Amino acid sequence: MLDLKFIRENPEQVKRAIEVKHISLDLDELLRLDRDLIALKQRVEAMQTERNANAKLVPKATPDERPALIQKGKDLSEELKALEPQLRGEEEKLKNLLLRVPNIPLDSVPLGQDDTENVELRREGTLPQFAFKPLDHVELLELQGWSDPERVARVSGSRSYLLKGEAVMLEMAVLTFTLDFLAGRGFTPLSTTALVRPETFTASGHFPGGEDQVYKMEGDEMMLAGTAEVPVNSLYAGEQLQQSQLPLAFAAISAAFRSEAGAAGRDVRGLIRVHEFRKVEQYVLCEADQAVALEWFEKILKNAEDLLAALELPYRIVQNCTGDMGAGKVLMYDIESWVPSEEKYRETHSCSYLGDWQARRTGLRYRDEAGKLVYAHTLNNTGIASPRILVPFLENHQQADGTIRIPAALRPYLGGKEVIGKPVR
RNA sequence: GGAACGGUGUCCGAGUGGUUGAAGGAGCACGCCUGGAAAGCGUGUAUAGGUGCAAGCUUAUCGAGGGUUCGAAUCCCUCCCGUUCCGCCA
Repeated sequence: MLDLKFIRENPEQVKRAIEVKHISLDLDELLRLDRDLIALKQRVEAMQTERNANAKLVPKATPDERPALIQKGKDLSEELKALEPQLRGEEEKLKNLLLRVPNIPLDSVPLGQDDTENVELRREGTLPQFAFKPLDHVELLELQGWSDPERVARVSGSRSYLLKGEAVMLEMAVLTFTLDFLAGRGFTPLSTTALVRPETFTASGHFPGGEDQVYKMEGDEMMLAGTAEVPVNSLYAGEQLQQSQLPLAFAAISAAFRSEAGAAGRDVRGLIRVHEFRKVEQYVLCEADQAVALEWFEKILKNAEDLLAALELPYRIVQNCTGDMGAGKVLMYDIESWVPSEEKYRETHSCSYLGDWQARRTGLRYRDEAGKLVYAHTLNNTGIASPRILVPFLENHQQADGTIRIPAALRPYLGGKEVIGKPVR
């Protein structure tokens, strides 16, 4: 959500954001509604002033004066009752429009329609050279007896997965390693539920718009979040923090659920796109200073890069163009890891800076040094998401005999093993 | 699932119809005091909106919505949320 005052004062800037982000929203309608609402409010308030003043006179009035005052109060009350529902209705309408107003991207963000126009910033790591024909992750899992696709499908349908044997330990290792790593960089580890109240999605900015991505509970209001960003963002909702309490930086592990509506037929095979997965998410709440926030952006980006480097996975950094960045975002980079079987990079991380857009929806405020209440800035980036990360991991580290080499950084989390799997080729 | 209790300001907590935006305390800020600090003393300290150059004026807000009333934090109804106890249970 943007500050309504800002929207009034900078309509052109907002319109441009709406345009480049391809959001269907009539800002003029919003502005018109806003103007009408102010006029209506002024009318109502004038009447309220009169009513209040009148009511104050009653106890002081003489018995003779009283009936007239009470009658006047009745009339005013009557009139107000007619207007108040209208006022409330208009306010509701404005609020709904306001929730759809996107944040303004930085000037440096490339313009574009969709993800095909994202811009590669750089590539890191060395692509693996195989002296044999590498297998894809699905084949590797099967070869090692680490998966059981037919049976899981029977139990949990498509886009589900199951890990078995050493692959389970690998998944746990990757998650634990990430938590450990981020904790070492000052992030507070957090284990959260994915089951959340619906309003947390509005707070995070996923609603309105993302409703069809979210699983809802039958007979219950609760919903399943697709990322710990949702619960963590709402953790301090409505509170008034002290600036000295900031920044708050979390490494939150949770299950993540996504319906993947609209992704029909895409990545149905393997571990890339599943309905339920586990993720460690970096989430930062910092002071409302863009320079400070952008430093955090670099930090959480670097964290993810260093993690990938430790896992010895080649990756590239892609800057999301305006059409692919989401309404709330000011700046967004994806990290894509190399997937040998597809001979391309696939998104494994997504790093976002949202200014105060998310905090304003959530009510994340703090008192600054001058004693003023201001909305904080928020950022988030993936730490690691599994099983998706296992795709590049297994494929990049496979050896000729079908075993998987474990990078040194991960070995302590796997009982020191340098290799997992049996030689089966 | 059953039952009871409760939701007030940054926090704790008073407040059952009229000048209560809300006692008191804590916290915080500033000042005095001090070699420095603590304690102590004093003063100040809600948010959002409208209007105004400003001082200010004004409206809303005591979980939410509705009702009663000239007037509601206070009375009534509905809903939401929380806590506790019992039951069930990984």
